[in-house]
Amino acid sequence: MSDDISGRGDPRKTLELLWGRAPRASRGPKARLSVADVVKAAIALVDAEGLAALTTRRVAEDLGVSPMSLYTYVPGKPELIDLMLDALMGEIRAPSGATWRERVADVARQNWALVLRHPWMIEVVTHRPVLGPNSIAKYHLELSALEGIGLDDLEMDRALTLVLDYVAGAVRGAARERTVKERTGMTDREWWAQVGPFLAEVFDAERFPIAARVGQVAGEAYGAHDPAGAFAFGLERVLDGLELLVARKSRRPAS
Amino acid sequence: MSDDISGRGDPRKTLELLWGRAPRASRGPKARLSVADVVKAAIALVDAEGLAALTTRRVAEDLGVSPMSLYTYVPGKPELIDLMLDALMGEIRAPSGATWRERVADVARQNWALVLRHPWMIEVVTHRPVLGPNSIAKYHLELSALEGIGLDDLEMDRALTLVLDYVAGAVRGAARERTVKERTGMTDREWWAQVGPFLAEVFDAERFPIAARVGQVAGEAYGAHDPAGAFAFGLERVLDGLELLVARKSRRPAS
DNA sequence: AAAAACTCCGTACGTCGAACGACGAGGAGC
DNA sequence: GCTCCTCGTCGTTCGACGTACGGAGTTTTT
Repeated sequence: MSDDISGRGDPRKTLELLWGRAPRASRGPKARLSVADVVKAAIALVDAEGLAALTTRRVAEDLGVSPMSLYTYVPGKPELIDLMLDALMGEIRAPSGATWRERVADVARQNWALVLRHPWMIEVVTHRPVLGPNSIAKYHLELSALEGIGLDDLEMDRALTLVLDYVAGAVRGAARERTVKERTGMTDREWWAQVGPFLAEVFDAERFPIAARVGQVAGEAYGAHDPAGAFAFGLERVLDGLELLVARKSRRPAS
Repeated sequence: MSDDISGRGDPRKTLELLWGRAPRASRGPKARLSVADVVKAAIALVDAEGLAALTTRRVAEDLGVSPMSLYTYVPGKPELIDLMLDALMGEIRAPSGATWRERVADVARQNWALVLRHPWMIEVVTHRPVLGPNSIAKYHLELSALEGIGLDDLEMDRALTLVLDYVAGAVRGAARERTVKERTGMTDREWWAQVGPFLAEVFDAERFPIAARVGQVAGEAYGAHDPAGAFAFGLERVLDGLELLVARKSRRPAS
């Protein structure tokens, strides 16, 4: 439990796997599978049934081999998760848009959509950055959205970090909603129906007037939660903040 | 594995525990412990040794009782985690500052510090909001930072969500760094020393010129990573973005 | 004094990641 | 073309986990 952890294995070994530089087998029987096969099966499994379903036994079963055979291809579960993550990074495309603002918004929305396609991605506790080929390509593509608009290299990195951090935070709610609905079969509405009466009984509106007022309005406006709306709102603010920085830089290029 | 999940038990039962409304025992032997004792021990354990160390057996051992005794106080691990989270929410204080901007910055920094004090908080996959007394008090306090500055209730909620989402995303890196250092004993520098040479060998700077340039500059500027600096940068941009919204609202109060 | 309700806990089950070592297939050296 | 060594494959096993079950002991109610 609590060990869906990436970046745990021998860093060197993980990197070799990520870049396909593992020393090849010369002798011995032909391998029935490839590392890519294992990664692909694992991603399919987790997309369909969630991170909790990712077990050595289950992946092996899906591939038609015995559990221990997997250890031939991948040193362990942590390394497998790293490989899965890097594989998914390959889904990010070059940001499109005429202005940098549109391109950065595209970066944000692509990352948002990526996580929604694979909600388990945010559940993984990454201990170290996954330095695989796809991750690096992604970094490159995303930085290109900020190239040539007057920011220096450090600012570009930090601006991108800001956007990605915000997306990561915001998408949690949306991914959670999706996962919960699929996994527990209880919709937000049903949950509130269970919880609401008790909360009303116990909640002291006079102690927390602002929470009571705002919570009520927010709850009524969008049935309990509207992660997509919140993201659209937040992204505009983040972009506004960046725009101010860019404007300031172009006014006084020296500072 | 992958089951550090909050909000999993019977919602009703969890809420009763959170609000201390469980039907009290009248007959039978006196309880040796209280729910609060269990929660406290669990938090101490996890703060010291990480979320992976949170096992029924271990908490029971720390408390000097048998594993199964814990089930007298808490229905199961998911409920325990919810209780732990709500307890920590009590560490948030009323935001201080003369202007709303200072107050919101304080909210952000308090949340940042809270997670750094308990890095495992972000590893927990929350499936539903924890509607405990401390969480609601926290919501109230944080909203108060945005009260009376011209935002309507929906905007207040979304502005707060933006700030908290950003903090949640940004603090990941910092919490990760701390956890990794304590747990694996390998510093970022040592890790890069292991990884760097291989990466240099495999990385194609001509395919990814921007990543190469910016990554190099960013890496040199702060040894590999500077989450605190990135957070300070990002928070200013977020606040700038909010300030623009507030200014727009006060100029045209109707819109 | 008896009954009821509660705390506590020994035992047990199923599941997980992973270690170990036996097996057998097939390329390398002759 | 034969032999040997290398390396995939997998059956078995271990220890740890969450927690279900049911009994023993303790306190309050009747």
